[in-house]
Parts: sequence; C-alpha cells; structure tokens
Amino acid sequence: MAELTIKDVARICGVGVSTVSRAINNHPDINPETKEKIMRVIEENHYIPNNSARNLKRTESNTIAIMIKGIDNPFFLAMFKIFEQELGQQDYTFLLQRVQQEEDELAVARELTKEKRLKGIIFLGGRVDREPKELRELGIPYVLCTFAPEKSMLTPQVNYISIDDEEESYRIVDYLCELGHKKIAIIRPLYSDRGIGRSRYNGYVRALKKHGIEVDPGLVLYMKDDIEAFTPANGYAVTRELLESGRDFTALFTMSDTTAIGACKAILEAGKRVPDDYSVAGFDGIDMANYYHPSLTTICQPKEEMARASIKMLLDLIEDRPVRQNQQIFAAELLVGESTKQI
Amino acid sequence: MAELTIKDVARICGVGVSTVSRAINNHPDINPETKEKIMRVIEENHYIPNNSARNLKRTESNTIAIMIKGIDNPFFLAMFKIFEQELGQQDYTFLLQRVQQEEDELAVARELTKEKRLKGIIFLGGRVDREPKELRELGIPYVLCTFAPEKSMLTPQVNYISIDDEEESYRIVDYLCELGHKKIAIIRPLYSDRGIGRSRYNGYVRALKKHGIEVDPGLVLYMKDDIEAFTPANGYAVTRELLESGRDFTALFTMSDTTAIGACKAILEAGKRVPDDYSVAGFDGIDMANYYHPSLTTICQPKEEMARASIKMLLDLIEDRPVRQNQQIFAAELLVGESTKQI
DNA sequence: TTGTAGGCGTTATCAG
DNA sequence: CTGATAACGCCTACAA
Repeated sequence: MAELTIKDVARICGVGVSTVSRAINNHPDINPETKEKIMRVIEENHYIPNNSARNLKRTESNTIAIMIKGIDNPFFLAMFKIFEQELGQQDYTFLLQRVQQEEDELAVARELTKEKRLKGIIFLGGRVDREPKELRELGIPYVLCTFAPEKSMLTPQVNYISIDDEEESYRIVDYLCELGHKKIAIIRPLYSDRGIGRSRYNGYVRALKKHGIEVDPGLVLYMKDDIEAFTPANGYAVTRELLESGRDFTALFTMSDTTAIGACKAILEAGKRVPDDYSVAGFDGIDMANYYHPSLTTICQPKEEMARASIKMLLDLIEDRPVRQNQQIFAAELLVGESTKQI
Repeated sequence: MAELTIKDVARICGVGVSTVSRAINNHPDINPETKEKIMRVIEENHYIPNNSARNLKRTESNTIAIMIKGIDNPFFLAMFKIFEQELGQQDYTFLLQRVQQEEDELAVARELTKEKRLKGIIFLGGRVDREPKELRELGIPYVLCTFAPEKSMLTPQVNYISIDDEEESYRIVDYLCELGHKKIAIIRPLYSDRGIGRSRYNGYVRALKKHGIEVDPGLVLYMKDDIEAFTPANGYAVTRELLESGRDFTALFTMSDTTAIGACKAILEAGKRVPDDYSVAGFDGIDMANYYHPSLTTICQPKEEMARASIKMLLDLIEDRPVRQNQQIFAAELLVGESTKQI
C-alpha cells in the first residue's frame, strides 16, 4: 500500500496532474465531467493529498492559530466554542497549538507561521511579556487575549484584549470591605512578581488601603509549590494550613474560582460554614462558581465577548479593515453569590 | 524581510546547503567549528527551517497525535499532563488534534498521518464505532482510550483502553439500591442508542432488576437538546423539571459528575437537601466531585493510569515490543461521598 | 569533512 | 478547458 500521490491519480484518470489539482482545489476552469470522474477515482482509491507539500507550495492559507499555555484551564475551554463558531462563519479554520510551560511561545509561533502560512495568531493565557518588537516581527496579525498587559507592553502597537485585573480585584475586595470585613486573607500564586498574580494582589492592597486597613502579612498566603497552581487542591491545602494556624480572619479572597472551591472544602471540613463563619470570594466566573453550593461571589470575566472581540480584531487586522481600538479592556461583572455575607 | 531559506544561510556562511542541513540536524560528520559558525549565523538572522519542507522530505518523525473530540471535557484535561510526561521521557512529542463534533476523526487521522509522518495515534473520547478494518488501514499503531467498546469492535484486533461502563454503572446503582432506594431517577443523554450513554443506562436497568425494581419510565430523564450535553446547566434544567413535575423519587443517578452538580443545584434551590431529601450519584470522578460540597458519590475512573497505559501500549506497538493485552478494561472505584445516604 | 544535484508531492504559470 | 514544467524549501545520496 504505497502511498498514492497526485501523479498516480492523474495516471489512473488519464489526465495531467494539474487537472487533478484543479479538481481537488475547486478551481473554476475545469470541465465538470472530468472533475466528477477524478473525484470518483480519488474516492475509490482513498487518495489523500499531502498537506506538507501543499503548505510548501501554497502562498497562503485560511488558517489562524490559537496558542494556548495551560490547556487545562477551564476558563479557556469555554472560549473554544466561540472561536469555532466565529471563524467557521468567516470561512477560516483554526488550529490549536498547545505550548508547554517552559516553551517559548513566540518561537513556536514563528515556526508555525512558516509551516502553515498562518493568517493570524491569537495568544491565549501565558505571559508574552516580550518586546513589542518581537511580536511585530512575527509578520502577521496577532491578538493577545486574556493577558494582563505588562508595563513594557503599554506601547500602543501591541494588540490585546483583557480585563483590568487590578481594578476588578480592587472591586471585589472593596466589596468585601463594604460588607464590614477587616481581616481579609488572600491566596496568591507563589511567583507573582508579575502577571495577573501581581495585578490582582495590587488591587487587594489598594482596596484595603482605601478602607484604612493595613495589609497583614500573616494573611497573605502563597500557593503551594508542589501542587499545581490555581487548583482546588492548592486552595484546599493553603486554607487548611491557615485555619490550623489559628490566625484570625473573616474573609478570604482567592484570585480564582477553582482555588476558592478548594478553600471552601477546607473550611467546611473544619466544621465551619461559608459564609457564616468565613466569607469566600473567587475570581474568573467559571461555570462552576454558579453551580457550586453556596454559589461563589466572584468577578465574572466576559469570556464569550472577549473571545468574539479577539476574533473580530484579528480578522479586521487580517483583512485590512480599520481597527478602532487595538487595546480593549473589558469590564467584568461582580457576581454576588452566597459565599459572602455582611458582618 | 523575505523569508530566509537554507540556501541563504549557506550563502552567508560561504558553505553548501548540506553542511547547513547537517548543522541543523545534529549530524555527526561535520567540523565543530563550521557548525558553530553556522549556528551563530542562524541565530543572528533568525533563520527558521520550514517544517512543511522537512516533513515532506523526512520519512519519519517522533510524533504521535492525540485526537480529541469534545475538548471541553474536564475529564480529558487531567490526562494531558500524563501524556506530556510519559512521552517527554521517551523522546517523543505529541500534538493535540481537536476534532469537531461533525468531523470524521478517521479522515482527519489519515490526513495527519501523511502530513506529519506520525508514529502513532491515540483516540480520546468520541465514538470510533467504525469497522476495525478502517482502523487498521491507518497503517500506524493506535490506541482507543476511554471508549465504550461497541459490539462491532469486539474483534481482538482493535486496541483499546477503557472501563466497563455498564458494569461500573451497575455498581453504583446497585449501591443506591443497597442503601434502600427504590425510586431512582436517571439522567441520560438524548441520543443514547449507543456509546457510554447506552452502556451506563444498561447498567442502571440491570441493577434495578437485580433488586426486583421495575424501571419507571417517568424517572428516566433525557438531557435537554438545546443545552450542551453533560453540563451542569443541563443537569440543572432536567432536575428542576423533574422536581416541578412532582414525581416521586429518592435518588438520582446522572452519568456524569458535572451533570450531578447541576442537579444538586436544582435540588438545593428548591429548598431540599442533598442527601437528606434526595441522594445524588455521579460518574467519572472528576476533581470537582471531591471538592464539591457535599462531595459526590461517584464512580472514579482511573484516568491517570489509563493515560499511562495508553501510552505504554502505543509505544510497545510502535517499537515492536510484545503487547500482552491490547484490550484493557480498567476497574473504576466506587467513591462514596456525602451526596448519598441510607433510607 | 564538504559540496552538487535530484527529488519529496503539490500548485502556479504558461502555452496549447 | 488542459497538460507540461518550474518552483516551494529541505534532505540525502553521491561524488569530491
């Protein structure tokens, strides 16, 4: 079963290779009958064109790539459907490129761009805190989606779509303060010197300050190094330790809903109640936050709209339409659930 | 910035293309100094080899593909890490190929095999209820992971790794019966004439029968057509309707943990309690089942082991080692949580 | 150790 | 409408 090539098909049909190529690619100038015949032969003999050869020869494709770091983030999953939908309508296809934690997403992007003749790229998650120059040098349109814009990225050229992590974090912690909480613990990623960990922490600090509350270092908790970050397991472990330490607090802000759910587990397991003994607030607004019992008070990111906007911006860029704003900050929604209460 | 090719690099270095090629591919017979110089030039000029051309020329790669239908299934996500880990150790890389709901995964697989010179394929989820012949005709080793083996697949050639869906479903429903439940509702997928929906339903029927309980059609619920299957939202909607109908039941089996969590929401929202008013049982054993409150009674699939076993089988197949069992049924674990109680 | 040339399977160009 | 033929960018004998 030596692999069939276009030449074989041509030979079998008694036509030239270019004719076969025309048939495959739906070129207009071909006799319908010849085309039909060719397609039948292809069908019968299970001929499959070699994509590598095609990509090599083709000057362009209608493919865009979604680069995603941390594919196990439930938050991103909801966005895929939107991408599929939106791109499908516009006759584009997309491919999902996972990027390993240690990998350089820009290097991967460059390679893929060449290989697949990409039309555009969406970077999802991860941390492209690179020189804007490097991004431009990709040579094709891109959009950073769900990124905390770093200082270095504040140049107007970088295209991104995000929420204002610091501001939203500020908002929910402010809400906790308004409820009367003064001892608010926070769980932050271990290495949060930048990215969302840092921004959200800054929001926390700012909210406390506004209410005249000192940051108590004893209530600033760090995720465990040996458990994956932002998981329920991590939230559980950290919170359990907090409870055992006997430190006094009335509310807990966790920076992610998944972590919050783990935290609740630890609290409930210790025989305490949410929100009666401790208020708990999350971040992100994943589906589960709503279905969890008690439903979580959280900041809900408009993921569908963000996904849609990312596609729109990218396609505008690709098709050379004017892009009104290449840096869009979406407003998130403070979702008040049953996990927090006034004290 | 016309794309740099290997020829350009060769010209710049003042050497032949084959020398550059040797440098890139770590061939042994090359002067270390020339190699170093070439690598420097490559670095400086940002030369990136074109993968399409490489794949076209190459006769083999060390790539295996994971084909995944329904990428938003949290159940699969946990498996990725294992794949990454196991394959990384063995010097293989894998690529994730999502398959749309309507797409033919075998067609996609064939295409990819040609394009990437794949060494092997793992099919995750979906429903390859195809002729075993078609699978064999892929021409490369494959493993079906997490598939409910269909009748037509019981030929000994088909390689798969799975749990016994019917048996495990039987087990958890049997457990509910043992707790004294006689009116056990079930939520099944709308089109469950085959696949896991069917198998798990069969287990339910068999368990009831064992305990001399008639299947009450009024307690056999179907997922909503207009909401994605197996989501909390679906479980919520169906359960809410059930409660409103006033039909009498004491336990609910949902075929998936995500659905179960939605169901619990509906129950709690109606002012009832879990498990005091209704026992709820799920299936799969996702992380959340444990962290949810009350923790769910469920069937926990050994996903890590299954992932590991899939890789092992595939690599054994690829490297021509003897495969002791090419059809492995893993035992799942009945995890008794707080969502069910004796009546 | 290095360079030259041919070919991998397609598509694009250009005559017919 | 159709068929040669020349690329596409790389790898790999083979020759030097």
